[in-house]
Amino acid sequence: MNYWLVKSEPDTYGWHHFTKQGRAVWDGVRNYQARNNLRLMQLGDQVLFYHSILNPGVVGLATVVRESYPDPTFPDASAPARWFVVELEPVMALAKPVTLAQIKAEPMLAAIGLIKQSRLSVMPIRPDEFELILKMGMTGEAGSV
DNA sequence: GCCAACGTTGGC
DNA sequence: GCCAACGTTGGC
Repeated sequence: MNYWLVKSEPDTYGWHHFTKQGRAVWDGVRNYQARNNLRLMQLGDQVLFYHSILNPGVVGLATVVRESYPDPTFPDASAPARWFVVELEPVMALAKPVTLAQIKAEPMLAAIGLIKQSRLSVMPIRPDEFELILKMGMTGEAGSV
């Protein structure tokens, strides 16, 4: 079991779009490092869903329901696949979003990729980091999809 | 709107 | 292969 964090701008594709749709093809990734991370995702991996730009923070939990395959939105279908997608499904909303400010203020999260590589849109999360963020997000009533 | 970080492109 | 120019992301 691996843990990941994916970013999305809430204006473009936010948690609400995701839960309404029920399942998302995570397409449009055009960064090699992010692409490599996508390709490492396995069925059942846990994925933190992060809103960037507007009220930045982790808002929900998702899971990998289909492993990587060539990105159908990439125009050149004749060339060897260069970009890939996975499919994700929502698991639950966090009762309270874990804001970027909270993450930055937490010493145990000082090494998290979110801070160290602020522009990367798909990144691995350590199990301890994952557990802590989930715990921080679960204070209060449990969220639901 | 501004700026820092950083990835990509293209000239040499 | 190096590096300057440029574009994009994302925080504030």
